[in-house]
Amino acid sequence: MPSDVRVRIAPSPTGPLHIGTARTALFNYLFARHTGGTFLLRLEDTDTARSTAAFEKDILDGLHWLGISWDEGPGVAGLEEAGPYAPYRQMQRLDTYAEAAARLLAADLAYPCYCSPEELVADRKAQEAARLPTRYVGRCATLTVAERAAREAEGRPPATRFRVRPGVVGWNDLVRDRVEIDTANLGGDFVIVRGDGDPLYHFTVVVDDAAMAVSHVIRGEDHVSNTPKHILLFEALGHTPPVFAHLPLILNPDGSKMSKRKSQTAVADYVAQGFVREALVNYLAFMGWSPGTEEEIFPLAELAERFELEKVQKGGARFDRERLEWVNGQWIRRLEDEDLVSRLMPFIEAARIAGEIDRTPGEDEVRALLPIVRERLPTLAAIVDTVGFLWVDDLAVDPAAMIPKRWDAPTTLTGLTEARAALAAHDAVTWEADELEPPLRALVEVRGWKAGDLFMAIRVATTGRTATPPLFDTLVALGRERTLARLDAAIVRLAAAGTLAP
RNA sequence: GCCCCCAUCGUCUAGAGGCCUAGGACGCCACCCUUUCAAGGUGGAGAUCACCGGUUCGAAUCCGGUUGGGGGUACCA
Repeated sequence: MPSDVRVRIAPSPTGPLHIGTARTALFNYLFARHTGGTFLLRLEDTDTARSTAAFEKDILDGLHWLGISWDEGPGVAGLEEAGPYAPYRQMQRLDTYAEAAARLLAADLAYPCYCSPEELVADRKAQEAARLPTRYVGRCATLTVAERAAREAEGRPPATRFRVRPGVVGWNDLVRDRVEIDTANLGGDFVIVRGDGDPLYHFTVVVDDAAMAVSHVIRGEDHVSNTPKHILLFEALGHTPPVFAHLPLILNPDGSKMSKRKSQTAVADYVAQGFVREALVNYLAFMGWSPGTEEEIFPLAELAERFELEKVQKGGARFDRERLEWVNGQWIRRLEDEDLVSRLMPFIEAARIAGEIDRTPGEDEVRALLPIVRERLPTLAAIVDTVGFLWVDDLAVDPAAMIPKRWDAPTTLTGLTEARAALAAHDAVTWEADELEPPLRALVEVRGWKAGDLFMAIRVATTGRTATPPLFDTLVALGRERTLARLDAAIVRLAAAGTLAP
């Protein structure tokens, strides 16, 4: 069923893709997909001083990586400009804003303002000193034609200010119901076009949302106080305002608005740490929304199926990394083998480049490891921490670490030596977990040891770690030759340490 | 300062007047499984539903106030 729902995400390329932007994009996307509407992306790059092409790419790549695809958007980062309302980049729409501003000026709904930054700052300081609300004093609001001409003659570049009419502006927010704000609290007439001719956010966002027929504006709660300005502008421009829905904010652990200072906010960082897109999307969807059931692991398509703005929470949600890791683990356990392997490879290769391991295994080798590593991975990057020892040439294990708690050095030396002999009895064909275990159990039986002690000694001697996947599976993954070589090396080191001891 | 918003376990949340002596999940603790680590299973601790009034036969749910928290107050977005 076709729908006239049109929503958008309008990122500003002044920084890398932020978790908050991704969440807002996701909710818009889910709403569009749920209603059969259209989701568009518009680049708000009018802050030329801070916008960069690199940030644009990071944002678009990040959104694509998450699977949040748009139906209409700019031609950027290898993409084709797509959609009937092109261009979707504000710096390419300057004539549209200029035309709209001219219309407002002509109708005296806006006026040129010649106040200098110094005057404005002085006004604000005076108001603060008098403990009054800060607002534009209206110095240029009622200038005569002659007065304007005089200022023009002085060469002052005028900004364009929008006349804020008295009264109350209200709207029925889809998340927080009725909201009403007295325009007296808006800070006076506000600038819509800077002195240098660049249009400002409050203006461009309205001109574009109107031009692009955006039906629902779904954005963060931090925009609630801006909404009256936007509604006033829609009215002045002769458009019916869209429906608004203000989402709760994503918060730092301390409850303040999520910031780079207190949290990891760049989506790219989570990608680099081995979070999978399904988990990030799943987790983000549940920040401020819930299907009302007790299920919590959903793929993107199912989220879209169930998503309803009516079920969005009003209060902010603190970002909980531990919970994200749990969701990530859930998703890693659900991925198809081939898929998981291909996602794991880059992390293994990165570890090799970083010198943490000496060789990169083939995909087949990694696939064979899946049964023993899968449920041990909170993140993709954890693969190296879990079984990286398999790909290291020389472990150089500390002899002291090889000695189990209940054992001493001589016992450990004996244990490793006899275990080595027992294992060496297997050829490459019988080098299977089921085959390796019985002889060692028998050895333990004969010696009167505890299996756990012997196994731990072998574990540390062959992996350098006290925590690994199941020992025999690990030895199989290591292979006969390397297992025996590591055992030999461990025995030598342990013996040498014993010799040196007093 | 001024304006606006919000308020259920530490955290994410279920809850739309009686089903709530408040449910689930993360985290935490214990036990089971077990060669370590995970995963999984079972059980547990953890919320006088911020507080005070009111409406009602009955309130976490409705109303008012208080307190607390947050957001906004730019020729940034």
